[in-house]
Amino acid sequence: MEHQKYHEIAEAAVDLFNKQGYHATSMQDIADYVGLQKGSLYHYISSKEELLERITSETINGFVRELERIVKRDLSATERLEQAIHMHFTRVTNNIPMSAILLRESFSLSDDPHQLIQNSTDHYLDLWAQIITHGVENGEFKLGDPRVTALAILGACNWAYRWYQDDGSQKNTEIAQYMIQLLLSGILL
Amino acid sequence: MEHQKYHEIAEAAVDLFNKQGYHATSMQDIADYVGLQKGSLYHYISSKEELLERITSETINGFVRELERIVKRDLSATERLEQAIHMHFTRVTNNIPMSAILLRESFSLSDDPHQLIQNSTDHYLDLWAQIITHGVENGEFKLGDPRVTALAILGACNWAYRWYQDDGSQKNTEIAQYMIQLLLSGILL
Amino acid sequence: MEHQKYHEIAEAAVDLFNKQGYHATSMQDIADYVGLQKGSLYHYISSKEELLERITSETINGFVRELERIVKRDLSATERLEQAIHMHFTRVTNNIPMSAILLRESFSLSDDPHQLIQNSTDHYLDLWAQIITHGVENGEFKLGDPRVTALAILGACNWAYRWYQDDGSQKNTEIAQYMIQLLLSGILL
Amino acid sequence: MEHQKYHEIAEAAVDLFNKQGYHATSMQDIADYVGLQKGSLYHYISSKEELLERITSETINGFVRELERIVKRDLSATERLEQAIHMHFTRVTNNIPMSAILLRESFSLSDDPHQLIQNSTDHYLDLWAQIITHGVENGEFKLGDPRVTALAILGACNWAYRWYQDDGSQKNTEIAQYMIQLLLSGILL
DNA sequence: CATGAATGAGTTTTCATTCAT
DNA sequence: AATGAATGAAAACTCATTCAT
Repeated sequence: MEHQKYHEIAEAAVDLFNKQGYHATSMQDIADYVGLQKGSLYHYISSKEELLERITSETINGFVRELERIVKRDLSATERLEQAIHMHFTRVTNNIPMSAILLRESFSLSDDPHQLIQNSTDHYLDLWAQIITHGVENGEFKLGDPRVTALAILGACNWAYRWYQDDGSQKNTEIAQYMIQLLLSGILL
Repeated sequence: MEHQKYHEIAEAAVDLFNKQGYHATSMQDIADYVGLQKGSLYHYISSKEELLERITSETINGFVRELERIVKRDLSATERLEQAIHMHFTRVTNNIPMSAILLRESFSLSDDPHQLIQNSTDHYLDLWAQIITHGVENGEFKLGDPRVTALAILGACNWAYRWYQDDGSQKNTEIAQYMIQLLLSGILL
Repeated sequence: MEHQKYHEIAEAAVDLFNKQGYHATSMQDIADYVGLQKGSLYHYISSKEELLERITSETINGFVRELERIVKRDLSATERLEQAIHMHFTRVTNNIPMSAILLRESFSLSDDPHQLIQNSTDHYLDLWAQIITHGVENGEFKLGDPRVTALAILGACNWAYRWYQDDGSQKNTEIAQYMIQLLLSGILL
Repeated sequence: MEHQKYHEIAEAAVDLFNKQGYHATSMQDIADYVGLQKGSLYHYISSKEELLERITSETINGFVRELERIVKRDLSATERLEQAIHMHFTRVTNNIPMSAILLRESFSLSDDPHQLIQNSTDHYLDLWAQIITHGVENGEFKLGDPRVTALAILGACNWAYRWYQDDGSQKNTEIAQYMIQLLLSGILL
């Protein structure tokens, strides 16, 4: 589990699932990547799906953890939302492969693990909606459906997994600032 | 091509690719759906991939066509952007299955057809960026990277394929108005 | 199902499962036997286990059917038991491969199909026990546990799948007569 | 061989081969059972098949040894046959797992070890047939094919591995007595 | 047009066994 | 003695596609 080789395999899976997609990646591909026979992979994992499960749950849990940290801080709703947008955007763009897998492949999971991811995702959205709801109640934010607002922000940020490239021309933290300005304007009273 | 049966097959593919994903949908599934034998499908299509090609290209071309129509109108940049957002959001939400396939499955295409979709997508993004660039030049919009701005808007709207449900509680045209307000505020001078 | 090729496959399976055992027989073996690719077998069957299910249930059902026919006849208990022994012994020895599979391999079935076979087997044993019980009540047979008596008779006959060879030296009908004499003596009053 | 651990492994194999069958039992299952790693098993045994060889040969040899002891005693044929039936039935029912493996799995052995078991089994059957032949020559038993007679008795007793349960309701020694009465009646003059 | 038989390459997974440590 | 990593062959099954009828 915490085995060195497990991490190599998981990294291979992240790279390949990101580039080719979960279904288009074979265990043979992963084995070749790490230099093992495909049968040997099963010393470290119990199934291909387990790899997807771990990658997606680790990724969504990372987002949840960070947002919970932000929510706990003593901040205005505006500051919270700024930090949340910054965190979400940089987290997506700092780890595009894992984000891509979460966003694109988690629906390939079978029912039970899919539900777990769904639950975390729902919880994550709730946290966003709470921040916005507080801001509305505070008089910091305009009235509006908090869930839709949160989804608009998340969509704007998530999409970056498809276009952001860290080629030095634009740092993701700078773009994150731009996103904050762009998205907060429509919300602030 | 224009054969009635072809359309039935394409509709089946849209429904199934949307629900199960491209790779998880077998030709047998499609055949069952339309009440033919697997082999008979090949009278109407030449391959499974061709179905995905057609669905995705038709979908992206629809977006391009509509946006070109908007661009041709004699409008202010602000009006254009409003119409573009409205069109894009309602188009995604009016046809979630096809949008989902375009957004989630087009990378399963092999190189050549994938490039065609990519070209249309690039062109679509260019049109958005042009609208924004004009607005900046006009003095209607704030300064900012037009491409990033367009991508933020598109991301916010695209994401709706994952959450919008036409259950009568909220019309997509109303949400589109909300999106316009939300997203334009950060852009308008 | 009633397809000609299905029967060829089932016959191959009977021969191979009998000779090599269920687990030691691969789908490749069956495919070679009938001259198909292994993938092609799945046009006719849905799984290897289905073959075992069909073979075993068909076999046990044959025994049950014949015994029910005997039970329905207007006979003394002694005559019934004679006919039952004759039927069972000749049926085993007339179709040793299927009997061997029923007797040796049915425990390789997974839970649900195994239970179906078990139910039929239990029913078959009940019918035997009923015959014997009637004989005891009639005063035709000695007192004794009818179930154990039935199991002793069945064991004596079943075992023939391991030793009987139809090499012309001894007809199975003659041995059946001998079995009747041997086994009835201990039962008759 | 005589190592304590070897016996643990052999006992595990007996239990697992009995419950799941030889082919359905993996070396991993056995290793888990005894609390070793798979690889460590090979310090005590040289192959999975060797385990089956030992279990089956030990089992058949036990039957042979006991029957030879009976044959050596100075007894009438009738007494000998009574003791043989008693011994065989109680031996099967006292050790159902090993009997089950002998009766059900020995044909999974490859040619050479299978032949060894077969030879012992043939010898065992010969001993039975000799007892019966002597009884016929003595005038104790009716005329009849001694081999078939022996096989009928053995079948009746062997089958008990499938149905006998030591739940206290019926002692196997009592059932053995019943078997003697049942099976001898047809033989005695 | 439609069928359905057949292919053959591919999939994930299992497993007895070996061997360096 | 024991481990556990690694193998490599084999397993059951899937599937897009072809084609004779």
